Amino acid sequence: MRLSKFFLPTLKDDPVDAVTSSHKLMIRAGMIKQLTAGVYSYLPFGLLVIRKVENIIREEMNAIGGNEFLLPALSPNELWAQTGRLEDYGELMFRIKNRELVLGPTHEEVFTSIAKPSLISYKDLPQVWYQIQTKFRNEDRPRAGVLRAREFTMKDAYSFDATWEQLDKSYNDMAVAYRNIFRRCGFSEIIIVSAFSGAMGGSDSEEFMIPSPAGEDNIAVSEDGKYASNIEVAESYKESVERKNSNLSIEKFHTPDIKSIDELADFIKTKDKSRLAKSRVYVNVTGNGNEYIMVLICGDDEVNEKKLEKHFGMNIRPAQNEELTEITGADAGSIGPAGLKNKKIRIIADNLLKDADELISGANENDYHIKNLDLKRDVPGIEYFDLRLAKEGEETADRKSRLKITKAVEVGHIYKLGTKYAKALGAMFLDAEGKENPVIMGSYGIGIQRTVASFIEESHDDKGIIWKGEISPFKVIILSLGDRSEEVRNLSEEYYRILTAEHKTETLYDDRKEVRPGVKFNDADLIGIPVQLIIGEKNLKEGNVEIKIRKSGERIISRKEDAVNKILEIVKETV
RNA sequence: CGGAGCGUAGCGUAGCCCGGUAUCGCGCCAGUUUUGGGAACUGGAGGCCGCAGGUUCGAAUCCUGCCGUUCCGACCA
Repeated sequence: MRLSKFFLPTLKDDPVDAVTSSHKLMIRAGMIKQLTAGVYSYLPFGLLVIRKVENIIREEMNAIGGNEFLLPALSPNELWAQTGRLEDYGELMFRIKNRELVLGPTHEEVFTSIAKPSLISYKDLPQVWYQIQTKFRNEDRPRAGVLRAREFTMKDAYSFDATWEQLDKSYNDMAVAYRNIFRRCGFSEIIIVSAFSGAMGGSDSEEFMIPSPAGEDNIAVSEDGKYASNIEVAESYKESVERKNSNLSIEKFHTPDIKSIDELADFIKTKDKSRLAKSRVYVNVTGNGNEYIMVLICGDDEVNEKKLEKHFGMNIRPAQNEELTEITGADAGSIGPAGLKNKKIRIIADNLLKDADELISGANENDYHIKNLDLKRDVPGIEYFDLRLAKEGEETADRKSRLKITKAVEVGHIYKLGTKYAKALGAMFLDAEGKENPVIMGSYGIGIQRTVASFIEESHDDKGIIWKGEISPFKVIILSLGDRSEEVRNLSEEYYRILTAEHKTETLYDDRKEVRPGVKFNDADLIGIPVQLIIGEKNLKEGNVEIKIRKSGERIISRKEDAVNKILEIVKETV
């Protein structure tokens, strides 16, 4: 491609609205342009990279027997109502105003509706179906350019199996394909974590994470590398609160203006906050009225709301202040499980507090706390779950290593859906005994733009992007310096012809006239093509040209006759 | 959805407090000179000052409402 004909609107300065490196660089390198919040146009340079990623994915999906589809973005409300997701997705789903249609945030329903009349015998199974298609999610807050957008491209794949063993195989095939995909994309580190399957429903679930400060997820990885988990489901070892069996009776004491656990610890002059039971109240919004749940947790721990969702569903939210007063008779900071006036509240506690006594908690009266609370004695009907958020530096559950918490971008997600959608939509098949069963499904996604942006996050410097390997949009850029020299012009043209026509090497040729060398150098560094071939009068006088490696900055002066072979060699090494 | 900020030329901005018809830089166009790391000079084009209403002789500036957008928190590929 000749740069004189290529639409590449590069920017000298960072756009003021961009914060993360990938966002800044994608705009500066002329890859994307924002149309409105969370909605981007992909300009030719950006699209080239997106196509590279898509093609890698396509090859790996086909390699495990995947069938490529292209489903509609529009689908009828009715279909989503059948699985209950019209409600479950809520405001996250874009709805068409003048038709009973939605813009698909994902495609389980549509794929299942195709499977239903077609996959009717165990002989039709297994199948792997996928598409690369635009998804729409009405995100409350789009962020960081394409890392979190309202419109984005996703590769979504679905497996259909007759048995759970077969599902395991489909899932494992997909996991292998995903590893291949991200390796081929050139990531230096990809961490596979166990995850919560969220609004999709399902059991086994793993996420493919690229560690990055721009990431929105926190992942817990053990130092020995044997445990990796999204913080949402991460478990760790911490000693539980010991039962003392002292049977001391509850005493109320005055705690003026004490609102937080830290203040309380200072007030009673203790450093050990584990016996200061923190009480948080959640509302579970159900079809037949609100259910209130009080969660007790050690004072030095935080409630992991994802773990709550696992037990109580997606519609759980923290209670508001007015609700707290109504339920407990006190404001946040003074509430507790003992002597609640409102008996309708369900009380649960973290496993670490199982049967603990001599606890301190709020008295359900402002500015008062109680001590010697005994959960076994004073809170009948209390239930225990794992509810705490794992913390940096804690031991792993097996006590063999310690956890590190890292920010990461979720680029892919695989999970076993089971029969939820097949049952809801009636996708049944006949097994060898002639018995009818629901098809067993898996669901597998990759965010295309996220993959591109994550790559830039981990591969750039202060000059710009540094592409490498298969996703590099061009392998070589020719910088022709000094358009007044016919010799420079002719030789540049010749290199361009040889590289593209004879060696099929993807080459961008900066043939722009009246553009100063400095501009060409800086644009080349910004757009990050791995190898630069620089042709200028200075070196050409000696019969030489220059080859620069973008990543290392290394410059090689080469005889002009040897340059093509040298470049081909370097390209081969960097792919 | 809660909290904070910002909307002035393609991009980045000054002006806003204290009302008088918009500043500067980059970019763009023309010419001259330059030419290996974002050139210099000269001349030029480009603006519903986010939108609507109000106050006023007069509004980018003051008031009200709306819209857009960014960032920090609750959601997901």
